[in-house]
Amino acid sequence: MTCALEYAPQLRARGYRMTPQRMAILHVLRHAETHLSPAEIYKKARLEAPGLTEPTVYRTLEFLADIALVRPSFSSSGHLTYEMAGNDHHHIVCRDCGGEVEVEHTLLESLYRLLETTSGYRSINSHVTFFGVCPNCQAK
Amino acid sequence: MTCALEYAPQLRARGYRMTPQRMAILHVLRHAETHLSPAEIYKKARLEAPGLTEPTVYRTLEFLADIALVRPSFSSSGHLTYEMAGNDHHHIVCRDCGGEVEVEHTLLESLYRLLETTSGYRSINSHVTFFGVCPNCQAK
DNA sequence: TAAGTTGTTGTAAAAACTTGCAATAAGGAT
DNA sequence: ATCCTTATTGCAAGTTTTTACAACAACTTA
Repeated sequence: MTCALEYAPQLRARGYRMTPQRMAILHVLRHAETHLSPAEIYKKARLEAPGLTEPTVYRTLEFLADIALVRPSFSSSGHLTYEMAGNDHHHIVCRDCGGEVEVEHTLLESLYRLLETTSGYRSINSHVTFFGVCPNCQAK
Repeated sequence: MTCALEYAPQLRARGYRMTPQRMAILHVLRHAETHLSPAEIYKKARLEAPGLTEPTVYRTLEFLADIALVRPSFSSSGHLTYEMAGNDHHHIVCRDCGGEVEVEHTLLESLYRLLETTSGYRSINSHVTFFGVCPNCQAK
């Protein structure tokens, strides 16, 4: 749980505060294999920070996403899930079975630059979830 | 409203049915300038199909998306919105003001082929919403 | 044109998510 | 150490989205 302490300076430098609730949520995400739904995060983080409430989880996740410490991504059902930022990658989710693979960000890099050029928008760096049919389900 | 009747054969051919509720929802989407939230669709479609309920709107939209008649996309707040399929394009949404522009699908075409090659997934053709900062908000 | 099959809908209730606001507590200043 | 400011939380209530299931009605067949 102390591992989350290393984020405290980052928060303070930007005028925010480190709290037990944020520690717990960061800790859960740090040790998650994959992205988690708010409900899953709530369930786990509550063990580390008793008294934690659901609204706080939702607000904290949105906050952490705003300051780019965590990254939101969409599940195949359209719901938001979260994972730690860094190790930038994207997902391809199977429309049939829901299985997913990661896509290296480098594959999208040139597209992002192209989009910036053609649209005038800057800092395009969002996580993207693509949908397709995986090799297994193609066989059926 | 009769314009929605042209979808009836498509539905029947696949074992589904055309209903007043589906007519109303398709009609609303056909005449929408942009993508709409389930709540907006409910509000408008209810005028054409009295008795229409919210669960039906949600189910119908999911159904229409499944059979690729309409296309889901994510608003900047992470909520699902819907629009008629066809005229394939993607969106870039401004993280600050929420303003958005369309991106032609042709810009993504080669990326999609590349993803299919590297991942083994097929039929990757999902709508994608990118997030960035628009020219206006860059000025601030 | 009537009857049967089964895809669809409405109802009711639950689950997921959001909002406003007063109370709390993190971290800078004294 | 203690006080102050204000970011952050919990509470309570609201809104949105989902689910289960019985009733219904669209289409097929005869």
